[in-house]
Amino acid sequence: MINVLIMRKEQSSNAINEQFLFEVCELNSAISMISGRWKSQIVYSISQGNNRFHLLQKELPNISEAVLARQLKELETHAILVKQEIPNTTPIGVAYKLTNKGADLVPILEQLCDWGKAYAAGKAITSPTSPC
Amino acid sequence: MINVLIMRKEQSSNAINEQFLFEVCELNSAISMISGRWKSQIVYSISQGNNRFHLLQKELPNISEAVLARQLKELETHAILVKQEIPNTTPIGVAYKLTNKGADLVPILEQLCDWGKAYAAGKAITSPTSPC
DNA sequence: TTGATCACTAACAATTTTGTTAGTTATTGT
DNA sequence: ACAATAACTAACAAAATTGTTAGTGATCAA
Repeated sequence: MINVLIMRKEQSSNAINEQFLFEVCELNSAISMISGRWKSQIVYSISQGNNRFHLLQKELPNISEAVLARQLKELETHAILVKQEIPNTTPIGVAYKLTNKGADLVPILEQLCDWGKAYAAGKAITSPTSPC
Repeated sequence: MINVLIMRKEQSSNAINEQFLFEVCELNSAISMISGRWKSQIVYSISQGNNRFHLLQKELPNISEAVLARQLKELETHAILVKQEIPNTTPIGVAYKLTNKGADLVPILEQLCDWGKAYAAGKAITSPTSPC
């Protein structure tokens, strides 16, 4: 009886529809990997050399540590980045490194950025040249 | 007093952070435009000629009418598509058409699709060739 | 006249995502 | 002895997204 209830939750319409879309096309799983709050900005920041937890916090001053850790873990789960402990550091340092998968994503994000800029409603705060 | 409460809701941390990211880089607004459930699949389907409400329903059998209508309206709000009434049809037919902005998005979605396929964990259900 | 199609909308409920708070471990600097 | 830094985790609350239900109006076909 309890299992029935649990299965309900694991098989909510929401989850079923997500799965359906994943099976329709990899496009949908690709988008779900990058669409969390902060996620693409984290990937882009790491690609620019901000590969430490505290460097990312500096880049994204409004993010809380718990949220940053969670987003990083999800990116790791999707094999977009890996964690590497930096030896001989106290406290132990951790460097985040994009995988090949993550690195291949960056130029696509740059294109999305350009697309966004090309059709931005109003004032672009950043410069009109390509990189974010 | 009531306004104070409303302002609270309009300025939730969530909304503030979203706005912050929009100002950091257009990448973030671009991703927010395409990251709703069904959205990129709808854009892709329209680009393939499924430009009517009922054709999209056929393509996406699990979507409810209310949800489809909502996603279409959001895509319209972001100027990715426009609605066109088809004259001399009963009941009145509506065609969805990608704007230039929407059409420019399609090749980027195809690249995301390819990226997803290239690094898919396991079995690809669709063929390995490019279009979804 | 009953049912079907087309293209929706509004109100509400379920689910998921995001943010907050309060911890942890280990070390260095004052 | 005390605060600071680095890099987290768990539990919970707030907010946003997604899904459900029940409607709308106009027209045609049986």
